[in-house]
Amino acid sequence: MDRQERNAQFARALIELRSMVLGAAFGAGERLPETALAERLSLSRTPLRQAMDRLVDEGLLERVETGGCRVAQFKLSDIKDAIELRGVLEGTAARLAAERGMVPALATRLDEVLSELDTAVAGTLDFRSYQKFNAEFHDLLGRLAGSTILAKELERAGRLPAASPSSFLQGQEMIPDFRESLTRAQQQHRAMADAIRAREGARAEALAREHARLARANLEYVMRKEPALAERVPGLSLIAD
Amino acid sequence: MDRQERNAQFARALIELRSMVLGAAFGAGERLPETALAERLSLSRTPLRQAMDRLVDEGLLERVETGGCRVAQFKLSDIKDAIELRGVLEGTAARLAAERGMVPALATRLDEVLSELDTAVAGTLDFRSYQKFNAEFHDLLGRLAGSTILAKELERAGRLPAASPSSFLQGQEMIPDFRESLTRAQQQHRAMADAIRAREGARAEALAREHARLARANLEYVMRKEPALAERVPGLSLIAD
DNA sequence: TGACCGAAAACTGTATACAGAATAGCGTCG
DNA sequence: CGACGCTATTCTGTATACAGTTTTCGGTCA
Repeated sequence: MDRQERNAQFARALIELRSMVLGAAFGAGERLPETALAERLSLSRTPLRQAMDRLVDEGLLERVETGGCRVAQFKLSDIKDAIELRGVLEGTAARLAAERGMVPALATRLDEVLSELDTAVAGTLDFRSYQKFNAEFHDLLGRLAGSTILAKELERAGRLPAASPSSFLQGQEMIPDFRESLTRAQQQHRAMADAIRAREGARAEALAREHARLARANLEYVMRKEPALAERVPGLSLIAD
Repeated sequence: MDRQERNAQFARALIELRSMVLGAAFGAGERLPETALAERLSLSRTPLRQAMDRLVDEGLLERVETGGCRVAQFKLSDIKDAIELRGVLEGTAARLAAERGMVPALATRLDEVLSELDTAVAGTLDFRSYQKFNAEFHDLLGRLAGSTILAKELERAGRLPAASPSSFLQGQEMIPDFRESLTRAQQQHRAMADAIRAREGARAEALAREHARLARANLEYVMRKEPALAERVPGLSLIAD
């Protein structure tokens, strides 16, 4: 039965179920019936339940007292907190990298990524490229201090709804104000790297926190002026305010 | 079969397995055979596997490529990072509580707990009482800002090995230097509460971080001067350095 | 008409069965 | 005597069976 890789069914269940939840495939607070879902995904209840457990842990689902799970409800403040949390953790990663020195292998890659980002925002904006290298920048940042535990926790924080560094880079190239925002973000990227290199821990930390505030600004912008777009940002459909 | 509460088997599996792992019931990097373990705990593989998944997520176990799990190995630096992480998160909780104001209900309870801690360290040390109210103080701190997400993440961080605020309060009343450490800790508790009340966010954050450094100092003391005691602190048996 | 009660259906948590992969043990060959 | 390969056992991942609980729906009574 294991013709495929090690736990293919579970992996599939996790990915599909997560994207279903984020994509608002279920109504607000709706309970998820295991049997039906399992059939719908054409796998058995066992790996599906594994996936549900995981999503509960990630915060997307919540266990209901009487049994089973339902999709979690978020207030706008929860999303803001999640972004703040990511900022704090990235700030810590930046500070520790400054204090301890960067992991050499990652440091050289960081420079390359920064260059790529520069060219992505220079001249005509290469949105796809920016998207890709921005994600890598934040991934590198998390691992730059060489702390496995911090990197893991940062990865987890990025899975909270709309808290990932890439959350607001989903087909937003059409928003005119957005171009400038990306330029500012890249300036902050550079400043963070400079601070880390110069062993300026406090500055690096403050910059990372401020950088996360851009995401918060985007969140507020989208919620206020482009509610239609809120559909496209992964977790925003879960907001009930 | 569900004569007991909702998922009793899983809960039991989780608690017992975690305490087994923390208590060094398994050798370094040993693989955990599911069938044998299930029989040993007299439950089926299903809830046991759930518990294992959870412990993997907590970081106590790690999945091995070929299948199954083994107990994770930690370097001393990992434990230090876990403590630092808790400090950062508690610092954020303190700062946000200062900036936003404390949740009223929790604020009054905080005062009571601080009084209890005062009397616990005054005169002859009431270690058991200190232990209990210290745990509650840190729990309150995590929820003081009213952020569910932050509280959850803080709770998670406390489950990393030896990172909980109570980790180094396990029967250490016999160490002479320790008494003074508790007094200093309580002074820091008071200072944090003062800062939060006065809306001094930066000070509150800094104090919380410094407070966590006490745990780090305890860690280093135990590892260097009382290796015998390292057996008694929950996660320290997992350190391979 | 509306509320309460009871039976049936649906659903969850747990145990077990099953299939394929990994590992260990043993024999054989160099 | 040691290395290699084959087979048997063990173990994991997945599916399914089962028991008890929750929920729903229809009927009865006020």
